[in-house]
Amino acid sequence: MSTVTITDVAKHVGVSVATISRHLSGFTVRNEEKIRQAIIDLNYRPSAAARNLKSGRTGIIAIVVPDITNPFFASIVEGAESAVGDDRMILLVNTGDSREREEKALTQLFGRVDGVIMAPLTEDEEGPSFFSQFGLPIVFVDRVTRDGEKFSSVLTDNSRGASVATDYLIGLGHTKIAMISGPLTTTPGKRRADGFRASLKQASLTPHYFVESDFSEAGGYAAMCALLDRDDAPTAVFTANNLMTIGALHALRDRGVQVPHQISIIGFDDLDFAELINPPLTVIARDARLQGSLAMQSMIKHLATGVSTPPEHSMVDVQLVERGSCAPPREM
Amino acid sequence: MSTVTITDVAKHVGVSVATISRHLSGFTVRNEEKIRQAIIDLNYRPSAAARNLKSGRTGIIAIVVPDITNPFFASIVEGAESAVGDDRMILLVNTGDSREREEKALTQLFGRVDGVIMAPLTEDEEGPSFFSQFGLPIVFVDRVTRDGEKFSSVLTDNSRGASVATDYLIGLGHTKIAMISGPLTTTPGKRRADGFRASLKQASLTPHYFVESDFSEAGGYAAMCALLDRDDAPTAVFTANNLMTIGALHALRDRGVQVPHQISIIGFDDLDFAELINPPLTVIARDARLQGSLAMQSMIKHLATGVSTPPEHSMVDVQLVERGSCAPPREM
DNA sequence: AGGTTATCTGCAATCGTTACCAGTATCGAT
DNA sequence: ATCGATACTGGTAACGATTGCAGATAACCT
Repeated sequence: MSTVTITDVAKHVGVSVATISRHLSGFTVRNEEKIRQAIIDLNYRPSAAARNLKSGRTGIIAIVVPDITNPFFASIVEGAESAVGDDRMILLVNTGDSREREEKALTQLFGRVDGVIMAPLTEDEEGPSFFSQFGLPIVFVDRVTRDGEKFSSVLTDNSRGASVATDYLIGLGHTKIAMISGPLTTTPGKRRADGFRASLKQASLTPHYFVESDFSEAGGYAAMCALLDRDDAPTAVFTANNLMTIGALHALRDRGVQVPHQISIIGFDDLDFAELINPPLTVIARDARLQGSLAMQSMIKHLATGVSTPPEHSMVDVQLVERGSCAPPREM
Repeated sequence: MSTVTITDVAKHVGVSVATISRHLSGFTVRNEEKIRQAIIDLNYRPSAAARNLKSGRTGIIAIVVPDITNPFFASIVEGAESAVGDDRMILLVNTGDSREREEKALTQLFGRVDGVIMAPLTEDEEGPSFFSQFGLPIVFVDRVTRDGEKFSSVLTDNSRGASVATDYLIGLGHTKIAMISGPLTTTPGKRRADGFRASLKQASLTPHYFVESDFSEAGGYAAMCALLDRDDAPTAVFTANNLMTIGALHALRDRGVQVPHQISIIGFDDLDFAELINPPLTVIARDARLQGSLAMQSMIKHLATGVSTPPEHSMVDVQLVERGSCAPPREM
């Protein structure tokens, strides 16, 4: 089989393995052309494993996300892919929102990758940081853990994004404003809830319609149903991520509730098809691809400059994309 | 740093490295408990690189897809993830529809992974198979290359799917039926076009409105615009994948064309939000997650049974999901 | 007790590369 | 011709694990 090693090449050319190795590493050696030809003739491919063992570097960067079928994370992965460069590859881990799998993945990742870009599942870590125990360089994206300052991160101003959404609804005249929130154990979950609460407070409103859910479509569906079942239902809803927005829209459709006549809805994170929905969906958008790309750049820089580089933190902007799913309340 | 090796553990316990190695490999050895404790105390993690070099196996399976932001491929990845098992991981490569990147990826993958699950970009390969030259086990998913019989594959009956879609439109009374096709160089592109043509022929219709596009949203948009610009526009359109469907819908929306009153549209591959669109989208659906899972199972089986196993080919069913985007033609 | 298994152990070779070290050839300058 | 500097070269020891081999110990049988 194709088990041709550097020794075979050396023999074939009539030089030592050291020379071949040097040629491969870009040094100038005597019989460049002969070596090049021998490598092609013999169909030689350097063993990644041996290199890895010797050098301690793998040329692989891991990306750990909770759910790859969420378009937001898919875009992050794509952005990271686009910035990874020719000499490295990406290893994807999908934790499926399971703490256990996340932990196991991190353990297995050690030694297989040079660094990890990750959106951790929960913000709270008891005791010494779980992530510090490996020597692995980490860049957090979208989310952080408690000791987020120790590692580089690429985040969005979730709190501001939520405020913009809430202020927009308030500006339209709504007072019965609901939020379908993500888990408060996650960074985005908590921050977006904070922003929502802050905006309400400033308008002298109380967070009467706050539902904590789980960032999933089913969760959004259930939460919206719960809100509709109330005696005094809200006139506007802010859903804290794209999947829950889809779930909520399904619920509204199943219940025959008209958007935006009977209820206004604004989502967090844009969707490819937001314009195709009836009515087109108003959202708080941010550039997921950019986040992935920035995270990768940060990782590459970190890998190049050495372990002792201080962590850097970037913020990606959010913006309101006004389409047609919000209107002033009818019954005012 | 965390550079504790098997030798350190051996010294700590007072046995040879061989014993530790055997314990790690699941053999029964004498001081089990002591060893377990030493591993924990020293925080020892076996070097993946060294194992890899010695054993020639990496415990990593690559998945190569053209576009991870396409929900179809994201679901395939998720399905594969779900079937990968505890002792292996997934390495994702996103080729971004670039032949060059696909080729480079395959080259780099060699030695880093035990096998490759891939949706190749083009069906046509000149000369001896590009994929055979590496010793890498391959399972094709969704698409194959010319020598698809040599490797295992998980496909859908694209031709039948296209026929079902076309027959459905014919059954509604349409005669001016368009197809926005994918690239004919890809398996699904070609087969779906074949199915479309076959169905038209059987109904004594000619493929008068056939547009070859590129499986992208922009491509679908452009193709639909081209169709609408014709003197005698079609009354029904079959779009050959989800992204082009989205693009086509955007075009219809921008042009103010009413669906399904003025034009009917049926897509290939379902979408999370197909029900939320106005009108709800009728599609040919298939289980992408299942395809990913089957492909992974096939790969694992292949890896377990050895190189000489004959390839196996599975077909995943397609089905018509009737919603509201198709109606009989108006002007008949 | 003696012989035969069965079970576990350590030694050392090995996987394919890289990098250190010392050595040799080439060259220009004296 | 001699010298020093420069530019390559080959030999070889790592990197950290696995595994075949042969030896040692324990267990079992007659």
